[in-house]
Amino acid sequence: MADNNTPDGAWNYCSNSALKRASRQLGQLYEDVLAPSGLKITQYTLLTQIKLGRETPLKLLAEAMVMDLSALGHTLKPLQRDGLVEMVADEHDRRVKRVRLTQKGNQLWSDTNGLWREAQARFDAAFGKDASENLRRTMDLIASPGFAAAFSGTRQDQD
Amino acid sequence: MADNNTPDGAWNYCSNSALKRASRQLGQLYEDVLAPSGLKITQYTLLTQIKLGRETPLKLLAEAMVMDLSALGHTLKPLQRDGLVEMVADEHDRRVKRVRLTQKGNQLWSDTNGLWREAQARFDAAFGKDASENLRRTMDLIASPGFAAAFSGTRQDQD
DNA sequence: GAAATTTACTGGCATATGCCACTATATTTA
DNA sequence: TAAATATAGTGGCATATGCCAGTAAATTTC
Repeated sequence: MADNNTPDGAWNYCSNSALKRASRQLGQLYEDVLAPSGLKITQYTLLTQIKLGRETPLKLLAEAMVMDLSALGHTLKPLQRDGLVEMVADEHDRRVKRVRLTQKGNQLWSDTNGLWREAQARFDAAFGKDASENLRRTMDLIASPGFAAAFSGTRQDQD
Repeated sequence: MADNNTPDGAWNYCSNSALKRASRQLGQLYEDVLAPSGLKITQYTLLTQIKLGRETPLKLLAEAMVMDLSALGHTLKPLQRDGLVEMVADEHDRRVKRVRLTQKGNQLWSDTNGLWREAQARFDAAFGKDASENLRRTMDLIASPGFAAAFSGTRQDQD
């Protein structure tokens, strides 16, 4: 029987592509579980982040998502269109827009939460609970500004 | 000084979103290094896979990339347009198309290889050589068909 | 305080990815 | 072998993401 534990003939020497392949597959797996909700896993993640953020400015939301500000704007479009999130102007700085869930958004989030838990539980079961937590920590490290600085050779701890 | 090792206020309990954030950041980092070549890191990865595949059928290439077949087709478009890759019909099965690098594609790949090595070296330096290899192995596991089966609760080793 | 600069967002354009419907070919069934 | 089914790709549509060039509003300079 063929080796079923490695993507068929994939070029496994690039850390970036390894991460991308894993990310595509995992996204697919979570997506399938969330399907009944009508939300993509990306959207669910975004809603969660917005919910936790309590009217976070777009800029900060983008940073938390490790995403380009304009990309975030685009990604929010369908959610706004569907009435799940809405923008509110900042009272002090008129350049700033804050995002929050609408009533409908909150409702859908709640309805979808169980599905996300299910997906996460399956992941933990297949990957191992501890390994899972460990993985998230590792991913957070790679996603951190500090790592980007280290990668780019920028020194930082001294301002 | 604020904690600089965690994306600001990110919801870190979802393995999928953790992976996505890391993937976005890492992609960005590699991208910056590859920039002089004019190739996106995704494209470089694809060219490499095609180069290694020696006229692989699209289907197999898609599997190796853990990517949807049609998505692969779309992603190849710009590369075909720019004359980096070309399709050749399979001699025995007329449904099958095989992809290969053109002379130009091979040239650009070679010219870009050094940049990729540089990016990979920076990653290894920032993340740790051993940890890096370890990470790739972990990512390969998550990207494997076996993991998908385990996640989905499908039994497989018994046919 | 007016001019220069920085900051937060938007809109247009391009690539990355996935789903679905459809076409052309093979392969399997009856 | 004709019909049913499976396989490999394509094209259209939708979301995901990033870059760049504005625009508007705040902050810093002189």
